Amino acid sequence: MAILKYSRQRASIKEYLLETHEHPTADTVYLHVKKEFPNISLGTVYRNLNLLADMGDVQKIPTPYGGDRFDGRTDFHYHVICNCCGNVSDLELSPEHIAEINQLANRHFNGQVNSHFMIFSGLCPHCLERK
Amino acid sequence: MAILKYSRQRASIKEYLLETHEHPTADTVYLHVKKEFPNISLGTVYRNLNLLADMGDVQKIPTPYGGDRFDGRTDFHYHVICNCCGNVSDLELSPEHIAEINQLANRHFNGQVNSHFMIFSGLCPHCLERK
DNA sequence: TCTAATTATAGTAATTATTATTATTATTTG
DNA sequence: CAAATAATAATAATAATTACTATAATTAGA
Repeated sequence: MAILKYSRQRASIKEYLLETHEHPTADTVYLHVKKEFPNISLGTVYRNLNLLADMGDVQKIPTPYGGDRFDGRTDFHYHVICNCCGNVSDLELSPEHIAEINQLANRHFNGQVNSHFMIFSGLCPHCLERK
Repeated sequence: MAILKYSRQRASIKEYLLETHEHPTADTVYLHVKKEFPNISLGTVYRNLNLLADMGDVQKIPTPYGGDRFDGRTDFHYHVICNCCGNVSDLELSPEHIAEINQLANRHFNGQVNSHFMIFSGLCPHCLERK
């Protein structure tokens, strides 16, 4: 690609992802940034989300249920999707635990396992409390 | 829903999934079953794949990369997607290991983790050999 | 076995999430 | 400040999937 130029739209998208912990979808990001830039188009949101993800400034979280979600946190961590409210929470495991999962898989596989994608499901702290 | 009626198309789809280990996409199933039923429509394939999955006769495997895949094996097991050829291989972990991953997650989470979805990536046995 | 009732199908249109295209606008560099 | 170039908004296109509808297949009962 060519040289990356500053854009206020991209800055706003990044800022939103850094301040929220909601793991929004592209559409949610769009609706939020639309308040500041009423003319912004969904295509711009997608392009910038992918740009930011490629640069490692944000993380793209594919989910088996519906569209991808985006996260301002870029360190490797897991997510729990709540069966009750649908919200996505962070879950931290140590690098040792993460590597251990790959090693465990490798011991049971003929080929080579390099990485994994995992998403947990259950109840978020809030929904668990109300049960 | 209403009472389930037999259909030759559905029987053929199920048979194919039981005999192959390719973890085909809906479209691949469509192309295969089309040989026996040249007029079958993609919608019929999707409807029956979902029916079979709902009845627990086959398994739907969501992948973060492209469309869902389907598996005639219904016992819980993992999958490795090959970074080289794109094929999906089976990977077995014992029920103890599977439960352990949920327990590990629970020890690091405020809410409640009940299950997880995980897909590994790396190299399938065939592609590893050719490196 | 014939027929009525009902589900499944093929064909098609619609939906959802996402990417591509293009003329115009914003940013940057000299 | 002006030329060069990247980013945008608006729109069209794509891919995966689901919904709709008239016709065909399956099933249950006489």
